[in-house]
Amino acid sequence: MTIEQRIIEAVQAAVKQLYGMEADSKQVQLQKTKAEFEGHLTVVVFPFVKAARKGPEQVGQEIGEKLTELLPDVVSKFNVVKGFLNLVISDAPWISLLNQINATPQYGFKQATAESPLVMIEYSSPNTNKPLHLGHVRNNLLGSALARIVEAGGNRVVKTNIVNDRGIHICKSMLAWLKYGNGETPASSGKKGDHLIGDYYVAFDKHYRAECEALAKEYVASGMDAEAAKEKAKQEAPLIKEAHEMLVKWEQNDPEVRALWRQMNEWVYAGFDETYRMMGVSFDKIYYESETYLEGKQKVLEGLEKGLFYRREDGSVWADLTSDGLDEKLLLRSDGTSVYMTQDIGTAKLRYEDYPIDKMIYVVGNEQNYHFQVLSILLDRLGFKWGKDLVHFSYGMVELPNGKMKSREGTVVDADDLMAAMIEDAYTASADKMKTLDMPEAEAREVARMVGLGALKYFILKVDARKNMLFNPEESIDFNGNTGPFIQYTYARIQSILRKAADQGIEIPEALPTSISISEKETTLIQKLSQFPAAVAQAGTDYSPSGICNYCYELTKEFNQFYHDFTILGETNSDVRLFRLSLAKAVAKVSKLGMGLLGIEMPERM
RNA sequence: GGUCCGGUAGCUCAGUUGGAUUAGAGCAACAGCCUUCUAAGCUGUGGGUCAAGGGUUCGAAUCCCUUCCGGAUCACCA
Repeated sequence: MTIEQRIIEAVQAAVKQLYGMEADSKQVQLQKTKAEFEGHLTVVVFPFVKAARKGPEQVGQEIGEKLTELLPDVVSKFNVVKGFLNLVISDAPWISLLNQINATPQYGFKQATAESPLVMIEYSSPNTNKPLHLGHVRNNLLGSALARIVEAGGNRVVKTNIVNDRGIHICKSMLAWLKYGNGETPASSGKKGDHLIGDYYVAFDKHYRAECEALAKEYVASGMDAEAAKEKAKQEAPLIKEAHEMLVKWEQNDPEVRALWRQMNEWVYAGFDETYRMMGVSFDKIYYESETYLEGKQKVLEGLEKGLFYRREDGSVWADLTSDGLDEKLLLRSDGTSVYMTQDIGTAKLRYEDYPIDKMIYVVGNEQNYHFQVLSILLDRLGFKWGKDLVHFSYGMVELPNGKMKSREGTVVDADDLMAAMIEDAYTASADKMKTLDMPEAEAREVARMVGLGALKYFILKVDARKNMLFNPEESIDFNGNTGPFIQYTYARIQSILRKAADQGIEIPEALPTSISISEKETTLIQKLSQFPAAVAQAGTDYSPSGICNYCYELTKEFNQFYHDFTILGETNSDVRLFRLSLAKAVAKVSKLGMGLLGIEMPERM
């Protein structure tokens, strides 16, 4: 039982004895004491004032006295300021807490059992016509961090990816490749497959736009209104018509089109795999829309039979959501083909057949909030038990200083380029340092990789996911202040101390004796460490990787202040030295666990 | 227009289920600290009407209402 729990129970007992009040654990508000006041933990007494029919000061005094009586080994002193009862905790409980932290391998994590809820997390979900960009990076990092956090909360987790491998956009790339490609392959060009295909997607758009302009001019010359001419040109351009024809052929299983499609997708997947590996992202199960897009239709027709949906005169199928305060939503086109929503229903069906899911989390951008609101209602109506409370983990866009990223305008930040640039920056920034550490080149490269990616990951994850965030590529990401490298660096310094201690033959015992007397700053640090499980649990229920970032930063900052004021190896009292080593070890351990949840690796030296 | 989400320091962002006379970090600016376990660090200074107004109460950046600003969405696109 933690110190907090013991105090909460004691407060409950105290108010019962003193005022006959049955306080539930939520009424006992226990918080960290502000720095200006003496004490570690503070009980807010206002909730008990009414039952006591006394002033807050007196109530605080009475509860405080009772607590020293009930928990003599924990509460050594107390003081009351206004309605706040500040408790001073004695040293021994802190030390045994530290022992416990060091003795627990995955401190703060809950272990899943066969009965734990099965949570499926969908993220990444790329299109196969272009390489991943910064927006995808945010998606992937959030999704994989979330998966680890939810897992640490004691759930079973399945990470899944739905690849959008069909549709008009892929046909555009294919067509451009046929027309302008001269048989170029990743091997012959030396380009990554996804970049190669992306280039042809851009080429298509370039030629298509040229056609549109020329056509529009013709229409205008023949007396058409400028706007109307533009619209008509967009549809009549030969290239787009060809692309549509290709899509039809694809759907008809035309062997040539399918072969080309498979070939190009393979190239793209090889490229994606490389990007995923660099990002440290992986999946347990990948679904392809080409395999799932027909599935939803059946489910929709089933719903139609049950009277959940209705058919219009033209043959299209709709869901009426007006009773839920929403609009009517198209589910099947008049020609019987699926729309996006239908596909998501189909994917849901397949997933449910593959796994007994208890909860589904979709990591998808906030531009699709409405879509998921609708999907949730539809899945619920169709009888999926997790439909109603599916989670759309909705995240904001990444904006650039001059506005949004637009692939057409060439204002995208490419994921591969970005990661490479971060690693390169980290390398140049640390070159001098590595020399003084006598680090071999291979290790320096490895450290630069961890630090560069750590900076990027932390930078993206520390922002509240649902907010839009600004990314300035020119200023790039710095390595000072509230950053990943700051936390990595502190970790590396602690490792260095631990190595030196080992060199000096100092052995840190498994458990320290609880008789050591420790200082205020040290208890603060232990207190911070003890909040890690709560931070993990909170991040799990709030779906908030940024909460972990904040925790890791605060812990690291507090350690740095401690590190500045106290010597560890230089301490002459050997008991105190062991205690501080043990404390540093725990800080390193917890920050590594926390950063691990974010997918950030910790170098042993840097 | 309907719905949803944001608005906190010059900039990027924190701020736990409402809590403490003084709302926090980092960056940028300025001033210090490497003879001391790694200076990617530490200390200090300046910088705020928490968009605006009203309400709820012992107590509001936090909850409720109104207004203003920004974004997303409301397709037989995905």
